[in-house]
Amino acid sequence: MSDVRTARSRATIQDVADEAGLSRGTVSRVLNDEPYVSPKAREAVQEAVRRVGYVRSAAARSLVTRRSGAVALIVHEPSVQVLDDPNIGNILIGTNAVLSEADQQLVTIMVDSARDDERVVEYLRGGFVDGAIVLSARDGDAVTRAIEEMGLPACFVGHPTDAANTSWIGIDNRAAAFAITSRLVETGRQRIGMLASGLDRDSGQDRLAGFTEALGDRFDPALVAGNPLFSYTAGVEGMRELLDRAPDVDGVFAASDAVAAGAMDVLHRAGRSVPRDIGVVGFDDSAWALRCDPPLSTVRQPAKTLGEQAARQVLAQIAGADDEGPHGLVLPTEVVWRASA
Amino acid sequence: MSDVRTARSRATIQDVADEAGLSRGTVSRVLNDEPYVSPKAREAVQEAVRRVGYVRSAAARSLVTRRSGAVALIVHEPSVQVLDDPNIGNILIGTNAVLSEADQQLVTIMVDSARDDERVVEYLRGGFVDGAIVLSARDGDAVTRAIEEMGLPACFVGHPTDAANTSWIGIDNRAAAFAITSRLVETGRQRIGMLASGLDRDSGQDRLAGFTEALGDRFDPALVAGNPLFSYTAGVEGMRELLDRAPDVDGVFAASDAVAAGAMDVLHRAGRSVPRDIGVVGFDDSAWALRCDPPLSTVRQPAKTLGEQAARQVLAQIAGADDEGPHGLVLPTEVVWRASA
DNA sequence: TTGTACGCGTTATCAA
DNA sequence: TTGATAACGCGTACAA
Repeated sequence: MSDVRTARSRATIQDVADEAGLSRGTVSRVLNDEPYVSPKAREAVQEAVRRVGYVRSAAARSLVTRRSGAVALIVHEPSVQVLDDPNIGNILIGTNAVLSEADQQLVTIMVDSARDDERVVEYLRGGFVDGAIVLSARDGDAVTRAIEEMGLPACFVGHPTDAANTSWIGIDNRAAAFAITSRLVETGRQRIGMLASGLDRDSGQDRLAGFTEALGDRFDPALVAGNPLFSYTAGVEGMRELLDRAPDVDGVFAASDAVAAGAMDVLHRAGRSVPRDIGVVGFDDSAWALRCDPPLSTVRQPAKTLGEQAARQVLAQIAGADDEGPHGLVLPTEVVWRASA
Repeated sequence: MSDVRTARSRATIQDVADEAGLSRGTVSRVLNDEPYVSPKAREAVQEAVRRVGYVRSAAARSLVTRRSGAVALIVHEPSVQVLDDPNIGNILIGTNAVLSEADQQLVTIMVDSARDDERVVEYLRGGFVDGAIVLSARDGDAVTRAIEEMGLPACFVGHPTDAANTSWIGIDNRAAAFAITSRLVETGRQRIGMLASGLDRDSGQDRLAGFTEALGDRFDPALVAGNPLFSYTAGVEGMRELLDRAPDVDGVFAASDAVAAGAMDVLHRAGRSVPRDIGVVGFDDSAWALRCDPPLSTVRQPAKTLGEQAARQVLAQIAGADDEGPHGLVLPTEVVWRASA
C-alpha cells in the first residue's frame, strides 16, 4: 500500500497524477468524464484515485467554475411556526426531490433573527449556493433585497409584494378562501366567522380578503378573530374569543387546519356539535384535517408541487434559460368537502 | 459614480486595492480586522469597497483558510417522519441558536434516498462545511462512515451503535421508559401495554427495553403493538389492535406523545374513559401532550438543549480542542405527571 | 505600517 | 490524446 495520508491532509490532483504517471490535465478530464482520454489512462487514473484516497476540493473547484452545485431553501419564519406548519415540510420534500434528480444539493437555512439575516446574506453572496428558493419572505427583507441585488437565481414561494423583478410561485389564497367560504354560505350558515392568522403576510391577508368578499353584506368584523400564528393554540384562543363575542356563530373559516382543529376542540368542550350546530372549514388539507372528528372540510394546497415547481424554476435560471420565463405562477387549489361543514 | 459592474462579474480585492490606491495586502488586512493598518488606509479601503461593490468570494477564501464557516445538520429520516417529529424542530432551534452566536452558518440537509446519501457524502467531503451534527443515524449509514473516515468534526444526536470513535449526545431512553412505566405500575394498573415505534433505531428499542424491564414478570408480549412511525396514525392503529387483542388493557405507554394522542382518540371513541378506565402515558412532552384531553403524562425530553450541546461539541472540535472531550453525553429527562394517568 | 510574492487545488486554453 | 501553463480570488509570510 502506498502513501497512507493522515486524516487531515488531503490528496490533490497532482498526487493522483504522480501516482498514475500522468499529468493533472488528464486526471482532471477523467474526473469530469470528459472525452479524449484513452481507456488505458482512464483506468490508471481511477486506480490512482483509489490508492491515494483522493476527493476533490469543492472550494478549489467552485473557485474556477463559479458553481457550487448547491441550492438554498431559505425559511424565513420564527422558529415556533416552522414546527407545525405542514406546508413547509411538504415544500421541502418536493424541492429536495427535484434537486436531487438534478444532482444539486439542497441546503435549508433558517432565518430567525437579525443576526441570522446578516449571516445568511454573507453566505449567499459568498457563492456557497447557485440559487435559492425563498419561503414566506416579508416586505423589506434583507435577504430578499440581497438576492435581487446580486441577481442570484431564485424563486419565491408566496407573493412578495415588493420584489418586482423576481420569479415567484404560489396559490390564489383569495380565490380559495372565497370558494370555501361561499360553500359555507350555500349550506345555509347565517353567522359566519373567521379565525384569521398570519395577517402580516400575503397568504393571511388574502385569505381574509377572500372571506370578506364571499360574505359581502353579511360580513361582520366582530366575527373575525386574529392571531399571528397558524397554530392549534391560535384556534383554541380564537374560538373562545369568538364564542364569547358572538354566541350565535354557526360557521367558521379557520385560516389553517391546525387552527380549525383547535377551534373544534373548543367547540366540543362547549357542547356544540359539528356540523349540526356549527360548520367548520380549514385550509391546507394537512394531516390535521383527518385527525379532526368529524373530518375537516378544507382547501387542498399543493405544497409538494409548489416545492417542485420552485426548484424547477431555479434550475432553469441556473442553466441560464434566458430568464424570461413566466415570472409568476399560480397553482390551482381544490376544495375538499368532508363532514365538518 | 465609478465603474458600475454587471451583476455577473464580481469585484475582487485587486479592484478594491486599485480603487483605494493601496495594495491587496492592506485591503485584506482591513477586511479581516487585523492590526497594523492606519486609520486612514482603513477608511480608504472601506470607501473603496463600497464604491466597487466588493463582496469576498467564499470559495477563494475557504480554499486558502480551509474553513467554510458553515456546519451541517444532517437529518436522516424518511421525509414523512420529519413532518411531525417535534424533536427535530427543537433540536434545529437549539443548534441554530448556538451556531448563530458563534457566527457559523447552519445548513440543514435531508437524506431521504440512496441518491441523497451519495451526494451528501460528496458535499461533506468537498469541504462545504467545517462540521456536522447528525440526527438519527442508522447502522451502516454511508454518511456516518464518511464522516468518521474523513475525521470531520461531528456530533451524533442519539447513540449510533457502530460509530465507536465519534462524539455523541442523547438521553437515556431506557431509564426514562422504565421510570414512566413504573409509575403506571405504582398507580395500580394491572394489564399494561405498549405502543412501540421506531424499533429500527436505538431510541425505539431502548424505550421498549425500559418498558419490559419495568414490568418484569407482568410483561406480556401480546400487549405490545409495533409500528415503524412515531405518528398519530400509528397510535390510532396500534390502539385498535391492542383493544382487539386485549380488551382488558388498563394502561398504555405510547412511544411518543403523537402516538399517545392517536391512542386516546381511539379510546374515547371506544367509550373508555381516561384515566378512569385506562391510564395513558407518552414520551417527548411535545405540543401534543397539552392538546390531549385530559392532558398527557409524559417524559420531558430536552430536545432544544440536545441541539445546543451538540452544536457546542462540534464547535469545540472545530476549534481543535484536542478532541478528547467526553465522547458520550447523556442529558437527564424528567417525568411530567399530568392527568392522563 | 505597507507592499510583494507565493501557494491553496481546480479547470481551461493552448501547444505538442 | 496528452501535457504545460495560466487563471480563479484570497491569505500570509516576509521584505521593505
